[in-house]
Amino acid sequence: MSTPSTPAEFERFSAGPWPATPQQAIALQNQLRPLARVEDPGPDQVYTVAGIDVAYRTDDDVIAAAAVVLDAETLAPLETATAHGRAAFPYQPGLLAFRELPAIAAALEKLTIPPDLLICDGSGLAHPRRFGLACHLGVLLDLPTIGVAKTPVGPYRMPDPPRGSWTEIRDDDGVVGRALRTRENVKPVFVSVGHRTNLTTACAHVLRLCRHRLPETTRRADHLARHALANSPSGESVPPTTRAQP
DNA sequence: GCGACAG
DNA sequence: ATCTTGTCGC
Repeated sequence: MSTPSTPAEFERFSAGPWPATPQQAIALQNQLRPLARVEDPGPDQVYTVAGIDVAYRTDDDVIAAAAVVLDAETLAPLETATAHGRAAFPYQPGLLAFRELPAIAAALEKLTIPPDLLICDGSGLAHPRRFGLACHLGVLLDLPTIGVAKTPVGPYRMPDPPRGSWTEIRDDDGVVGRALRTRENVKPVFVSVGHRTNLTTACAHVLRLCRHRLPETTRRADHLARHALANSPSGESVPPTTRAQP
């Protein structure tokens, strides 16, 4: 999935240098936020769905990102790709994207099948500055994205037990996501829009992708990332990534 | 000052 | 994220 020409590639580079401090990272989020389209109709046809995830190693800061493409109809795997890297930022709540994004983008660029939709492991609008990983990836890659987080960003009411039940997740200014029950009586997932779709459509997609609690896209990407990390070149042979100051 | 805080 | 044993249920 090389994303050449077009606005997409342009925006990636116009986004400026990699932030060196959390303050710069926050400024960049605030700058990019208006570019996220969070009430779009969503893509007309979704034939292929991609998922991404990252696995970490604690001794060094080597990480592995995995991307998978599934047939949206059958959920059969069509293509996979991985990329090694190093955590590009110290983890801080609200700045996850800066930690994982370079490795994820590297994995996505190895795909040859262009996904019609990307499911992200983390949040989109449900974020302190309404610009989580899913928004960031969506804007930079010009791809419809959905954020599916395993833990909530703020307080939420527990949805009813049946699969498909949901409750709203709000911030001070309005609705930013839903706690969505993807399996009966199992802890919900936390869905928010990333880019070029809307919340109702996003939840419908997530529900279709869920055989278990988490979408098949992220489950497959999770397994693949772990596997890739286990077989990863250790330490010196992993390409360095620009790191930021704490 | 204290607790919360995607992965 | 990651470190971890057993356990309940389809």
